[in-house]
Amino acid sequence: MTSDREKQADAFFHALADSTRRDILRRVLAGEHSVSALAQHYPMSFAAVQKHVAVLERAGLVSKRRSGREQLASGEVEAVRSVTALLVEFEQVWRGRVDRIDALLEDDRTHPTTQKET
Amino acid sequence: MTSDREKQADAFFHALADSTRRDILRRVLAGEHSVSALAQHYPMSFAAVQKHVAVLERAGLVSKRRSGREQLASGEVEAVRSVTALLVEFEQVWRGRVDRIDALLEDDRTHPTTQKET
DNA sequence: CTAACGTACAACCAATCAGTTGTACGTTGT
DNA sequence: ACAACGTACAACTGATTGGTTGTACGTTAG
Repeated sequence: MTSDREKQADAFFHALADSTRRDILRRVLAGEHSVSALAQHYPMSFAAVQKHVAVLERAGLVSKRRSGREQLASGEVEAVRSVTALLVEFEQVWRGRVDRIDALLEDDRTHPTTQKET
Repeated sequence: MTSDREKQADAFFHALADSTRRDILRRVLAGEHSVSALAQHYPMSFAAVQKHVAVLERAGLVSKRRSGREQLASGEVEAVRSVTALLVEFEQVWRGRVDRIDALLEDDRTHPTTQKET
């Protein structure tokens, strides 16, 4: 049944596995941009960029809000942080702390101490 | 010419974008395993697992050493850490430190101070 | 009103991917 | 010597990917 968490990780890493998408993510993390504004920076069609944004959005790394006829995309830094957290788990496995991993996850779910501070 | 760094990132994230490969990485981070030993854990052919290990190896996340007729794979925690570092850069972009990122990149090109230390 | 803009989405194509099977080759144990 | 083991690799298949073009639709400016 490939856990929900694993499917999330698939989406996260797949979305990040393309340099155009990573570049888009950087731009929208720095500030809101319309899809067509983003498209101007790349040597490909608007539709192609639109698809890249959609991939990032499905992964939860980017969110969009409508403003008139424009669709403004912005980066979700919390999502980026949760990918980082996934990698930190790998490092912890290396340390041999496999048992403590589960405890940490439970902890994170119950009281979010490592949360955003605007 | 899609910088070297970007191609590395592609390889890293692509390698991580598969739950079987992530599971293999966890196992080999915890300790050395032969390819066939790894293969026993998954509902797929030996050749398929071998390919997954090859993807991880090409990305630099796993290294192999030969021991008799066995090929022992182990996880490269430094590589995992450098992926984490990539993500931290994204978070820094979000913080508005766009200018410093470029400086860091230039820095990295000229005198590699943030390099691996075994 | 209407023309231009920003977006959405479908259809299509070439390339890559994840999986398979089959073959080949060095290593190990008896 | 030789059978079983662990590996490597090629060839093939179906699914997915990253890109294209074309069409359609709401929104904004003259």
